[in-house]
Amino acid sequence: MSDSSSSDDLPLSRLNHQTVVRNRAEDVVQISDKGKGTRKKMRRASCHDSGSDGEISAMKRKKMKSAEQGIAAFEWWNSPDPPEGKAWQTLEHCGMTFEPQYKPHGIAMVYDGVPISLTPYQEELATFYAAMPEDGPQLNVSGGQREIFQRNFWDDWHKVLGKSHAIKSFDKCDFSDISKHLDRLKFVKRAASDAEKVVARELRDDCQLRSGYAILDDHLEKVGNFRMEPPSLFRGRGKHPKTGVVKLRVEPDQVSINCGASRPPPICLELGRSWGEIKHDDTVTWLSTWHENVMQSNKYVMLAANSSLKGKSDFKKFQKAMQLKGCIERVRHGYHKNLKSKDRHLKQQATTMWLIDTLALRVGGEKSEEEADTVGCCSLRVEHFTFHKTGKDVDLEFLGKDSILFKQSIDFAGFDEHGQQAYDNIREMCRSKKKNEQVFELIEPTSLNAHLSSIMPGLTAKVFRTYNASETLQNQLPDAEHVLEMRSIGDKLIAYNEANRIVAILCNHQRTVSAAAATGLEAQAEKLEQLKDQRRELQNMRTTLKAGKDNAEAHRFAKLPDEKDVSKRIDIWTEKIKKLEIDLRNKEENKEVSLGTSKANYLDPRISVAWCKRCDVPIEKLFSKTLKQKFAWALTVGSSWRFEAMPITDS
DNA sequence: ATCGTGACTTGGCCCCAGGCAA
DNA sequence: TTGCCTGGGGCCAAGTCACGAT
Repeated sequence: MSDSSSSDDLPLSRLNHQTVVRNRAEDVVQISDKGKGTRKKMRRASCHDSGSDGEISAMKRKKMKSAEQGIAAFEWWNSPDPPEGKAWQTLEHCGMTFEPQYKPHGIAMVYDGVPISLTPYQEELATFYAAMPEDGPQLNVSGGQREIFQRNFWDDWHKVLGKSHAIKSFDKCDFSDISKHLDRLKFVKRAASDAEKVVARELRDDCQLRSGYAILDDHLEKVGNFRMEPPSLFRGRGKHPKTGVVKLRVEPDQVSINCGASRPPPICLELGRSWGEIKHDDTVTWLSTWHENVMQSNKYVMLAANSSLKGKSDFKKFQKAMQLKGCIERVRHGYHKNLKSKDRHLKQQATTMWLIDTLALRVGGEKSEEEADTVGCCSLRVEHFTFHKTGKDVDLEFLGKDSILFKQSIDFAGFDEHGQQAYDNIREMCRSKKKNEQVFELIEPTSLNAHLSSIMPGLTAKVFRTYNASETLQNQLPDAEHVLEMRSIGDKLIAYNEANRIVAILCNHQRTVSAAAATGLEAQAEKLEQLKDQRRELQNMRTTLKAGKDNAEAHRFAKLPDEKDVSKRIDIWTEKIKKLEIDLRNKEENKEVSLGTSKANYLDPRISVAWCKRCDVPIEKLFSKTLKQKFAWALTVGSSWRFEAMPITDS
């Protein structure tokens, strides 16, 4: 077997990657040995060698590195796909890892002024509550979610305490001793010595090496979330009816494993425990699944974003968006015509399509009483629109996905005739309806998507978001001839981010301004003022010097500066001010906009790669390490690649 | 045909490492 | 060296959409 340590300079891509990757898999992940006895021995070894022996830790790091290289070397986009309808042919992995059971800290909570000791489970739940920050999104007093959170927590905790327990009312509970204890733990963790940090990292690496990789169709893949979610209080977003409910601990026997029938299933590493079920379903991509008690939903362990499975589906997504580009005129012409239809259904359908295409709205499926009241296009209600007496200004305001506020004043007069027609339609559809009634009561996501896929196979509402985001980026990015004139990479990045920001605004991707960010911004603004003051002073000095009245400043310098020195200094300051101003403006414009979401999900990476090549910008400036891995399939496109119309190939 | 839900993508928040100015 | 700030990445909630059960 070729020594993997010498692989750094091997042209891996020219080797038979199957062999290379296979060797690596066995070497690194230790899950491929057919003999069970050997497997056990190797596992045991890997559990025990986590000491701080430098050689061993260096070896582990090398193993991990070669695993990553093995993964990177596999060009799935140049390899055959599994048979139609199958996600894989062989699949082998290590299941999930679990946190240790709860260890009581014994800190009493105070009830009505009296310390009360709790059973371990009662204490565990109390500790979940004590860990919630008072000013965080769950408990802060502004949003109206605090009461829901507390009531839900109390309902669950109360049951665990039992009827006859001394604690009878949530209002008299004081968790602050436990909170302080948790703060102390955090402090200790933060203050850990380098040696302690190394040990912690070792443990993480062990875990990653032991359980973080899978072998799919004979190549190595990274697993996404192989750690079981720990129990906690459900942190629903916004005024979620279930926020604060106890999310229960999940044990191995509640987990189903999916793996290839021809390979050994994972061994449950929890002492004396075993998996609930072993399945062999090659039509799905999940490795493990379990049921979550709060929302009653299924959760899955899947491969990481850089895996072949995710990559293929990502690639398909953008090909689909390019197909939409190929027929977007036909699509638009279709709904433009129907905006004036006499058929109410067609008219509503056309109007929702206009909104989805123009404002990049999500489709907006129906939601149950058990979920937060958020909406998308189809579920918009009359109360979300405000019409003004004059003109065609409309305020559209609603809570969308994640209870993020969508708030825009839309001047329909600025749109073409079709936009004006959409305005008339919305206005008319709102008339004679109550505030809380749906504007497009005849349109549901299923029917809308059925209509869309009759226009183009595979077309759904969300393809518009992908298409419009990618198309917008391509159109907004400045031309290479312009960019190449820029002096610094920094300027080029600003240009890219500006285009990125326009997309993020289109998709309403927001982020909250943290307190730290706000004060940082303020400090920077202050600094700018200071620099300007200093420049003013320098300018005054120059005026004084010009006039020959040098005595006034003489005492401040060992050697009196001449006019030239001062002028030079002013230039330096001007440069500093300019730089800071640009930086500040950028930060200001960006502070509430999240660029990451569109970059990771909506923007065809090939647009960015080609732009980088045209503009002489290293791709690392735009894509972080993981993003680069996720988009490995896109990195080889040439500088002239364009997000172009694609012929429709069906399927 | 309708409904429910399984499976997969999208999305904001939080924490921490690491870079940088002071 | 230290404190501060930022970006990356992990985490898990919340969407979308297809498909299977009835």
